Amino acid sequence: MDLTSIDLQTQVFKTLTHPARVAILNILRDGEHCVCHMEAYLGFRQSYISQQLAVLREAGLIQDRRDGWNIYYRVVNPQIFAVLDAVQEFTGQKIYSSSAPLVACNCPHCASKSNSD
Amino acid sequence: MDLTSIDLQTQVFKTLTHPARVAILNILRDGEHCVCHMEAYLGFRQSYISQQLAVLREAGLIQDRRDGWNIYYRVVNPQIFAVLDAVQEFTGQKIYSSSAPLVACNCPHCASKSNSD
DNA sequence: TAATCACATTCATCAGTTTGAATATTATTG
DNA sequence: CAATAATATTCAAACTGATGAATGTGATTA
Repeated sequence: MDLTSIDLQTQVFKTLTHPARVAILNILRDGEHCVCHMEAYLGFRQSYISQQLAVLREAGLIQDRRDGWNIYYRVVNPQIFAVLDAVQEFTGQKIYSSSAPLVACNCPHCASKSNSD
Repeated sequence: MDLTSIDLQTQVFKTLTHPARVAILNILRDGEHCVCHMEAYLGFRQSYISQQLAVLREAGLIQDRRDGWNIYYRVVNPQIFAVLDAVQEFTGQKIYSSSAPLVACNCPHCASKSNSD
C-alpha cells in the first residue's frame, strides 16, 4: 500500500496539531483578516502569532496580501474548513460558525466596518 | 476565546499525524480486523503495529475485542472517517473506499471469508 | 502444566516541535 | 532619509514524539 500518498494527509494533520493555528484558521472562516485581528482576538503576542502564521503559510494553507501597512491573510483552499468541521463534529465541539463576530482592531478594514455599523 | 475546547480537536489531529495510524484507520473502514491483517496489509512488524494501535487506543479512537487467539480492533466513533474523508478531499488523495479489498491472513475470520469465495 | 500463538509493553536513542526573548524587515509617513 | 507602524525571523532551551530491539502477557491447546 502507498504510504507516500498518506504522508500528504498527515502533513496537513501535523499543521493542525497546534491550538493557536486551528484558532487562526477558524478566524479566517469569514474571509481575510490582518494580523492585528488575531492578536486582538486570541490574546497572543504578535511575534507568536507570526510564528504560527509562518507554519500555516509554509504548509500552503494560507496566503498573504499586503495592503499599505497591513498584511491580510486568507485560506488558500476553503476545503480545509471541511476538515475542521469534521473534527468538530467528531469531538462534539462546534465552536465557530462562519459568521462568528470578531473583535475589531484599528486597521482600515475594521475601521470601515465599525464606521458602517 | 476558548483554546481548551480546541485542545480536544488538536489531540485528534495529533493522533492522525502518523502515516501508519491513518493507514490502520483506513483498514478499519469496513469493520473490525485483527492485528494480523494490518501486519499483512501494511508490511510492518507486529510490535510496531501494536505500538501504533496503542496510541490509537489510548486516544480513544479504537476499541479491541478478544476472540480466542485473535484480538479484533474497530473504530469507536465512525465520524472519524469523515475527518479522513475531508483531508483526502483537501489533498485530492482519495485512497480508500469503504469496500477496499484486504489481504487475507490466517485468522478464523479471514479463513471463513476465503472459504466462501 | 508446559508449550505455543497472537499481541502488548518497555526502554533508550534520536529527531522534530514548542516557546519565549530578542531582533530584523518592509512599507509608509513626515 | 529618519522615524514609525505592522509584521517576520532567528535562536536556544525545554519538551514531545518516533523508532527499533528486546522482552512481557494472557489465552489456548496438548
